[in-house]
Amino acid sequence: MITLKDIGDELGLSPATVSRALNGFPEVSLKTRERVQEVAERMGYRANRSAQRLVTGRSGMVGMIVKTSPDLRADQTFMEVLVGMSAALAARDTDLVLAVDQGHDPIEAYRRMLSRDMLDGFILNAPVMDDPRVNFLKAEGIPFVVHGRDRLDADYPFYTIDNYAVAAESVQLLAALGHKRIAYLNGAEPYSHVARRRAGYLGAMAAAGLPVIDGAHTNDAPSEAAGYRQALSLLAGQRGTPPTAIICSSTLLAEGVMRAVRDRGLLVPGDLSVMAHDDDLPLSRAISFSPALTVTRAPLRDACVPLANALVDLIGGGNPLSLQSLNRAELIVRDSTGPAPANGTDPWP
Amino acid sequence: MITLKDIGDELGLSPATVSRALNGFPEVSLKTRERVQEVAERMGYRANRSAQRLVTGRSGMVGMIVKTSPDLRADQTFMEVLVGMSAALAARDTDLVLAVDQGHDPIEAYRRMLSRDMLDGFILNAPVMDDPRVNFLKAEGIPFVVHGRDRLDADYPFYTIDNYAVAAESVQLLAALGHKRIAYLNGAEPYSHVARRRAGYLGAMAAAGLPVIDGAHTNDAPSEAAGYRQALSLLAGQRGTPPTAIICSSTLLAEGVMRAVRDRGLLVPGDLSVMAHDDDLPLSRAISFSPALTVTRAPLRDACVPLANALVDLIGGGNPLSLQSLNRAELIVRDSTGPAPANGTDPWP
DNA sequence: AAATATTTTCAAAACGATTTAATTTGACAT
DNA sequence: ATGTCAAATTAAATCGTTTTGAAAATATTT
Repeated sequence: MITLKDIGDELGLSPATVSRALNGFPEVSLKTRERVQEVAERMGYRANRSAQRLVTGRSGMVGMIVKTSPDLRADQTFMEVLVGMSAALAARDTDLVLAVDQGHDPIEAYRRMLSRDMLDGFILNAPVMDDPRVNFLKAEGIPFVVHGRDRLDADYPFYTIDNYAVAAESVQLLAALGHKRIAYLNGAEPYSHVARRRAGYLGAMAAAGLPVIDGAHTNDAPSEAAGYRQALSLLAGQRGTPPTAIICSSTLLAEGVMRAVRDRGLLVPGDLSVMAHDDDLPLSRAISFSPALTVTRAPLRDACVPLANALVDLIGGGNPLSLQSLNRAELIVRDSTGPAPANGTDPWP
Repeated sequence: MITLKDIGDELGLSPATVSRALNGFPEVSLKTRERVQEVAERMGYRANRSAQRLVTGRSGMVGMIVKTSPDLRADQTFMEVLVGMSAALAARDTDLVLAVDQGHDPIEAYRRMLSRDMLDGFILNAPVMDDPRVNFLKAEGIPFVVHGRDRLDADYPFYTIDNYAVAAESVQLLAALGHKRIAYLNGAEPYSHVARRRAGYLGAMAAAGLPVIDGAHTNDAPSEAAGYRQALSLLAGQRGTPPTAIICSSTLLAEGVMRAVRDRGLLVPGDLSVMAHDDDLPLSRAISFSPALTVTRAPLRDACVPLANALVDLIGGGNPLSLQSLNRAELIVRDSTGPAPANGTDPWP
């Protein structure tokens, strides 16, 4: 292992100067800096992280906690974010340590992880409204960033898409096509993005002068089976006149909807328009639906680099408010949406 | 932060003695040890990992690298192992650092991770035959354990199930029920467990005196779609007389097989026996198939604790050969297997 | 050329744990 | 009492980096 002293000996310099030269301190002369950098490069110097951490009091590690619920969603979306974050953090010389929350108390895992390791910060994902983890970490003064947003007036760094707009724009597109009975298959209740989409759906329906009946908005863990079940029930008229358009909160739900449509011998978009929000996960590709799925698209992995940078900057003393990022999903019109059928021009009673 | 010195001051002892007392060295008196432990507990002492690491030269971290292939399998099985390993390693005071391999060269990610961090070891998963990562880490003298086994005469610590037996026992069960035409839907080619299962299938078929035709053994990434496609082709007789039994390398494939069976209006197990190997992942539950699926079962997560312990022990100087674990999957006969139908008593020509 | 700023460099302390070598304490035999 | 041996404890060095306060080298002003 090459140390600062080794480099210093080679050049007749003290470790202190070498350290400053490599860390870009201003008080070292350009000539010396270049010599030091050249030798460090040549000798293959790598700073000993443990020594750095000991003296700076930072661990260079941030934590992320998996909630091992039976909820399928975690597996797919969490993995995507986890992998992306890991790569993005590595680029900022930060390690991602993974822990598992197998309990009921969401705070417990954070407590344990903080006392066991010395972590510089956390990445939170899938926040619920007024998330207790946010409250805890704020109270403790631990840096954290959130993938999503647990309250509208968040004062912490986050990366999220405008979920109100995600739902509202979908409704607007369909309304412009003449649809009056539009159903919304949403995600599971507790998550904050689900509530935002619900608000967006209801808001846009109201703005378009369209009533909404009970059962036109549903909450389920995103699975093919749930999409199938809900669509079948809707299309069978079990909740009033069937809708002429169904918006899905995820492409997984849309897969189920498509199967229900086939089972009932209907045509998309002739009899029913279908659209979805697309996280662009590798498993379920909107473009390979037949017909290709109209979506609001916002790849989950887009969040990783901004979030990683925000967290490292925050730990370095950055201003939380300047590290917030609210993004719009892209509306991609494909072949699963079309004009409302003749029988679809009446709104729900 | 509470340090050794704080505890020493409280008791009128030197940090050295406190360190020894807490680390269970024999030369400290019982009375002192108890006093120290009591005070450490009371003050909530936690050793500073950075300081420990600096002086011991160990980082207390091990690495695991995700290969981000378009292969779906990674997402599901990797996540399961990752989460389990993380918990099991935490119990041994070791952190799991995640990295991503987005390149073509499997070694590159390990090189980068080694030079960037100081890692004490690695966990390898999903080995291919004569895996280059194994060769690399062996040559470098870096401790590692493998989930799986890339060669039969492995001299490193591993945890694997007997994949030859997994396939062979399935064949034996079906052969005992009178089946003569048994197909095997295997996983994707490069993985070593796939090769072992292939050998087990062919070996057991030969031992039972049953011929195997081209197309009765297939290789696919485990997905519902692949199972459907292969089963449909087999049952349509496109590869000779249809089999009376199909063994699947995963429950995902079995889901596809079941769909193909339904589409063709066949009955399980009346017309066709179906069985699978069950990793016991949360997504696809063999028991909720209808009929409930006969399987060889070996929960993936069972590997985590043994692997974590093996790696920590290996790093601590343990003998690799004594840290190997070869396990048998459990054969669980449910309702998807039955006697061969009348037309199934003839083997393939 | 002397006095004063300004750069640039260095020696030493710090971080908190482990470990080596040395010292104290206590028990026991002489 | 004295000496011997073992047991228990400690002082000090160590790991490799950062950082403080001081010193040396160089540049600028008088």
